[in-house]
Amino acid sequence: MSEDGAGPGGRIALVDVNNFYVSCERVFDPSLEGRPVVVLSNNDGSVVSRSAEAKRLGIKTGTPWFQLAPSAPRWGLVARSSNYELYGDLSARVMELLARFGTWQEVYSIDECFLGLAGDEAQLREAAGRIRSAVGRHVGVPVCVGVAATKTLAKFANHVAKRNPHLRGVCSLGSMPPGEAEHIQSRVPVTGLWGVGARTGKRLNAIGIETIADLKAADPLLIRKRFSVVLQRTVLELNGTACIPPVDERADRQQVMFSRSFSTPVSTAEQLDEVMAVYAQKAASRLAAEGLRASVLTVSAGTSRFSGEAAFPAATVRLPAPTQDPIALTKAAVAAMRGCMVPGTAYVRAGVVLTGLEPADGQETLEPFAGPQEQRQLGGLLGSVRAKFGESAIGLGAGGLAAPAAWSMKREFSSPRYTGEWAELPVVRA
DNA sequence: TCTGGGGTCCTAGGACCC
DNA sequence: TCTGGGGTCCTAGGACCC
Repeated sequence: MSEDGAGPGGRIALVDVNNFYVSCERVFDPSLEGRPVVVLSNNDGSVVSRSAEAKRLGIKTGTPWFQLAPSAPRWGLVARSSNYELYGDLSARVMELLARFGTWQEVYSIDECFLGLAGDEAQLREAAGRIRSAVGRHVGVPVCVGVAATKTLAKFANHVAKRNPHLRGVCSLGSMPPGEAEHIQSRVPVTGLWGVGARTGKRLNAIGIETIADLKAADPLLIRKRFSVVLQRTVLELNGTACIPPVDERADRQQVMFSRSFSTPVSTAEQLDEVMAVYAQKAASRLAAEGLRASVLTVSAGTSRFSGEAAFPAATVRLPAPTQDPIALTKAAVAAMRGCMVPGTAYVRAGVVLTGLEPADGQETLEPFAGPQEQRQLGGLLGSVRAKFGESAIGLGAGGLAAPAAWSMKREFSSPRYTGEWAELPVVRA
């Protein structure tokens, strides 16, 4: 039996942090406890995480902040700009702690992971309870735990744990009274399931499949024929057959992306040159950090989805040779963007995507078109300066801006970085 | 005035080869 | 004259996730 299957008697736990970003903010600012809190996307654009109190106010994920701001004082609503350094750091602590509880661990996203568990029902319930209290005690964020025979069912169990406070954040499907799980499945729409989005949901409804129970009872072969192998796996998993492979057995990383919206629109080629210089260098840094080189570069820009004519220029270029050199990548990005953007159009976002990735280590392959020796050395120097003095310490050409450009990101409600910066560590008095 | 970012996997279709 | 068909590789686009 492979690791993704639970094995005889084995089970899979899905552990995730409730309202992760908000919970992280609360770890370092307990005054946020009990109050409605939202964390905003880049540029303080819209809501990406909500506390339970904020949800009770009817605030939805994706709501633009400018629509909420007028009511915030009246509601006592607190907004925070997103602080990914802090979230990444707390995520690492949570994952490290959780790893101790499983026979295997698969980190699925910043705030959730699958764990292998073994034992009888009483032991599973007990383990799930210990997991929950350990994370609360040692890291200070609340988690829910769902336990079942497959990943899809563990996700479902987690969903049940979240929505039923009397379960105290823990649900093992095997411990539910007979018929109870089926009863819930017959009431929850298919789109409540992991892997079934709005589109597929609509198509399923059209053939009479409305609830999780309906999908569970469907013929897997028919589902494969009419939909996809992905949905077929979901049907099998609902029926207890584990068939979604572990993420770490899947392919290596396929792409590195840096994409952001601007605080103010950009409409000249010169400004987009600046943007491309900064974004390409950001992407190059990530590439270097992962020890990769890229052979294909894609740039894109876009106008607002909410106004006027829509324009989404994009261009893909094959690089002369696989590279992680920020100079080569910047030049390619600027040229590609010049080739597809239309001056005078108000762009509000842009991005750089690197694909065709391969390991940068091993022997240097012949790079007949790579720049001169000095250029490659400069690329290395940039990397080491950044590593020592931080991401914005040095940059190339338009990317080396001493002051933030007019279009750069807005973050008005930032919490301190706490764990990421010595000067911002919280002070504890005993 | 102001509406996120970074990923993955699968499929269909075209180019090309034998 | 006959106008095949299987295989691979690549890319674009769809769908989904957190």
